[in-house]
Parts: sequence; structure tokens; C-alpha cells
Amino acid sequence: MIESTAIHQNMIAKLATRSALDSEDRAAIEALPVYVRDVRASSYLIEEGQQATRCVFLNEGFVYRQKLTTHGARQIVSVQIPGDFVDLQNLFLKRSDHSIQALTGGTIAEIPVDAMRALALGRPGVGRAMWIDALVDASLAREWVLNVGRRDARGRVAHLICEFSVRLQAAGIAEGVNYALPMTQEQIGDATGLTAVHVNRTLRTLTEGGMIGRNGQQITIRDEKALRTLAGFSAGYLHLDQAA
Amino acid sequence: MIESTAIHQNMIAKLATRSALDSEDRAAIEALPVYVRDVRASSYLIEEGQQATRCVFLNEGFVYRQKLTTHGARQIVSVQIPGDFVDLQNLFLKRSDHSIQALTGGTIAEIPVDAMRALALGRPGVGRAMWIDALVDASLAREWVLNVGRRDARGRVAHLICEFSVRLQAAGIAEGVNYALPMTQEQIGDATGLTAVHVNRTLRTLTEGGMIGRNGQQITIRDEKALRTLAGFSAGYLHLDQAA
DNA sequence: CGGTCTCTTGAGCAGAGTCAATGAACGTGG
DNA sequence: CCACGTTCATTGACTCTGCTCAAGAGACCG
Repeated sequence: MIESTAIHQNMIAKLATRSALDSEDRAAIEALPVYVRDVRASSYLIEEGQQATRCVFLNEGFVYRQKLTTHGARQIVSVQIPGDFVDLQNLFLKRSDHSIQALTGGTIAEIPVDAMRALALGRPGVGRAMWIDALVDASLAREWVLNVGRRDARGRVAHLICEFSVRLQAAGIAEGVNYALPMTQEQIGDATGLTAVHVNRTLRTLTEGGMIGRNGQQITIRDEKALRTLAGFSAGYLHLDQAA
Repeated sequence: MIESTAIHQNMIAKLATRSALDSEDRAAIEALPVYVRDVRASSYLIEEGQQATRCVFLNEGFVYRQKLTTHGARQIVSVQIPGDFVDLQNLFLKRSDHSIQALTGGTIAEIPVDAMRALALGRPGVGRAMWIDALVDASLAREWVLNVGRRDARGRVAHLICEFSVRLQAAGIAEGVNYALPMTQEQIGDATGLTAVHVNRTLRTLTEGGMIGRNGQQITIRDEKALRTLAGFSAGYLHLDQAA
């Protein structure tokens, strides 16, 4: 176990965006035992079916959750950004129903589930913030069902780009319309239910249409209005205004 | 407000499948104010964007959650069966990110969110059960992302049929392989990201392949093994073994 | 008895997938 | 410093799954 006030502060900052925390709430979070660890790109944090004994807070870097079809096809069901709790579901569920893999290198904080659970059930202020975090996570999953089920290729990719942009800005990671989308085209395909080849063609039409600019994995939103219209993007499902 | 011990007992029974409840937990649930109401098929229980002041327990009948694309396409993101809490997310989120509509006629119990929230945060036993319920709900949403994103039409429909069968059995509503799937083919399409026409053809191939039998909305699973294989169905994501 | 909803089926189309080849970028070991 | 292997991105040619449009048949209801 490592002393790590900075990470505790990041956790507090995140939870405070979900619900107001009083000084006792903050103290309780600061008292949480935390094991800090670096992860390499594409390493697994949690594998499907595994029993989780720790709960992961993503301090730096990007990770995603994925599920596999028996046929071997992969679906990415969410992408987590710095400051996200990655597997609150393992707080109360016995086995993980999906794998969690690192998209990039990063650093995570692992918290024993018992301690985290005690906080969730014992401190209403923190519990409320955790509830909101978990419920927003579920809301994103529902939006992804809609994205993958009812939008065409351009809409899906555009929506992913919009969502990422807004989340990064809300987390204070990206400023303005320019950001790095740390995913290969194959991963974008796995997140949107498309093939890598088709993602490539789709990105091209978005670029040619003047909606985005690209430079490697760097994305620039050139025409936000048009992109959002194409995506049918509306930020309500992100529930960013909870703590207001 | 209506005295309704039977419904309180159903709520207790449901939560007890998620986590053990002691006698005080049960008493607290029994003390919950509950407004019982009948709903007609296709009426809205909650509309997207609305602020929820009550939390809905589905006592009888079926409802579904849906989201709309700006283009007007509909995606059903979940189907709730008798005994489900329909909108735990409204406990802590300000606005609903989706609509909830009745699939069939039924009866619901509405509980003021304040009372429900107090229980979630104040009674660890009940809170834990509610957490699990919400997390399982999110797990289903993730599986639906996979279903819609990475399975072909036959797999999607087969998966929906398997999921429904297992959930109905777990809830003690259906026995064996024969049950009513109270959805039109259009609704099945909206749940699986297909068109009604293609659902029709897909159901036909499942019938002709000897996997299911149909009689109106009555479904019979004739070859469960083959159907599950085709669907890539594995019940782990339903987390049915939590309270064991 | 007419109207509405749902299911069914046919014909033709198109959006996205498959297969395959090439090129660029990058890291590594000799 | 360079040759090589690997990973990604890109593009072309062709295929096919699922969509669109359309029409007819039952079932149910007021």
C-alpha cells in the first residue's frame, strides 16, 4: 500500500461532481486504503467471470470494457477516461460479466471492495455520489444500445466522437474541439458495431464533409453543429448537471 | 394512498432475491408509502426528460424502456417483467434519459423517491439489495449492446428469446419452455435493432429450424441447446445467484 | 361491417461486410 | 544505422445481410 494523497484527491474531486461531500465524507475517502499500480496498454485489469476483490479507480490513461461473442466477435461496451471508477459493479456483484482492458498505458488505484462497500452503505453522502456514478454509467450503456441499434455508420462514429469530446471536457482533460481519441480504427469499430474497414471509410466521409479533421489519433471537431446533428447527439444522457 | 400488503410483499420478495433482508429491513419496506395504479397497454409511465418524483415497481404486466433517435427511429433498451423495479435510476438522477411505456396492461406501485432514497442510503440491507438490482440492470444493458452490435439477426432474436425465458423462470412467472412473449414483431425489431419485416423472416427460419414453436405471441422453445448455441447465450450476465 | 393492427411474403436495393493488397510508422535486434 | 517484423491505415472489388416498398391476409373491435 502506498500513500497517495493526489489520487485520493482525484477520487474526491470525481465524487464531488456527482454529489456534494461534507468534510467527514472527504475524510472517509482519504482514509481509504489504495494500491497504486501502473498498467501497460492492452493489459487486462479484470477478466470476465473473475471474482473481483478490488475496485479500480482510473487515475491516468484510458481503459475499455469489452464482451465477447461465442463466435469470437468483440464488442466494446464502454470507454473510461481518467477520473472514472471503472468497475463499481464489482462492488456488489459476485463475478464480472465483462473484461476490462487498458487502451493506453496509465495508472490505476485499487481499493479493496470491502472498504469501498462500507463507504457506499455507511456514508450517505459518499453513497449517493457512488449511486449517481453507477447510474450515469448505466445511462451511457443505454445510449450505446441506441447508438449501435438504430444509427447508421456515420451517425455512430459521429456520436462516439461527440460523446468523447464532451466527457473529456467535463473532466477537464481536453479543451475546445481538439483532442486525442486513443483508439485504433479497429477499436472504434468494436465500439460501434462496425468493421475496421468501414470505420476507415466512414471517418473519411466525415473528414471530406468538413465535420472533423484528423492527424493520426488526434481529432479536431471542425463543424460541431453539423456533427451533432448527424450524430443526433444530445448531452442529457451524460447527466453532467447532477451536483449543481 | 392504498393499503397494499400484497405488493409490499412482492417488493420484499424481489429485493430478497438480491440480498438477504433482516426483519427490520422488511419492516422498513412494509412502511413504504405506495400508490397503486393500473396502466393500460402502450401508455407512458415516464417520458424522457421528465423529472421523476416517484419510483415505479412493476407488480403485474410488462413495460419497456425506449429511446428515440432524432431521426425518429426507436430503440427499446430494456424490457421489465413483473417484480422489477422499473426506474431505480430516477432515484438519484434529475431527469429521465428515456421513456417508459407499457407493453401490456398491468398494475404498478409508485413510491415517492424521497422515501425510497432514504431506504437506499439509510438501511444497508435494503441499500445493498437495491444496489445489486441496479447493477444487474446495467449488466443487461451491456449485454444488449453486445447483442445489437455484434450478433446477426438470428442470434439477436434467439438471444432475446433465451433471456426472456430465463428471466421469466427466475421470477417464477413461466414454467418450462413455454411462455408468452408479449411483444409485436415491430417491438422485437426495436429491441434488436432490426426491422419488423426482417424479424418476421428471422422468426420463420428459427421455426423452420425446429428451434422454437410459435402460436401467436406464445413461444415454445423446442431445442433449447441449439437456440442457446445460436444465440451465444450464457446466463452469467443476469447475475441470478447473488443472494445465495 | 368497415377500420385498424399485426403478420406474412415478394422483389429489388444498398449499406456494410469480406477478402486482399499496399503503404506508412514504429520499435527492435544485429 | 539499417533490415525486418508488426501494427495500423487505406483502398479496391465483390458479396450478402438486412432494409425498403408494396400488397394481401387474418384477427379483433367498435
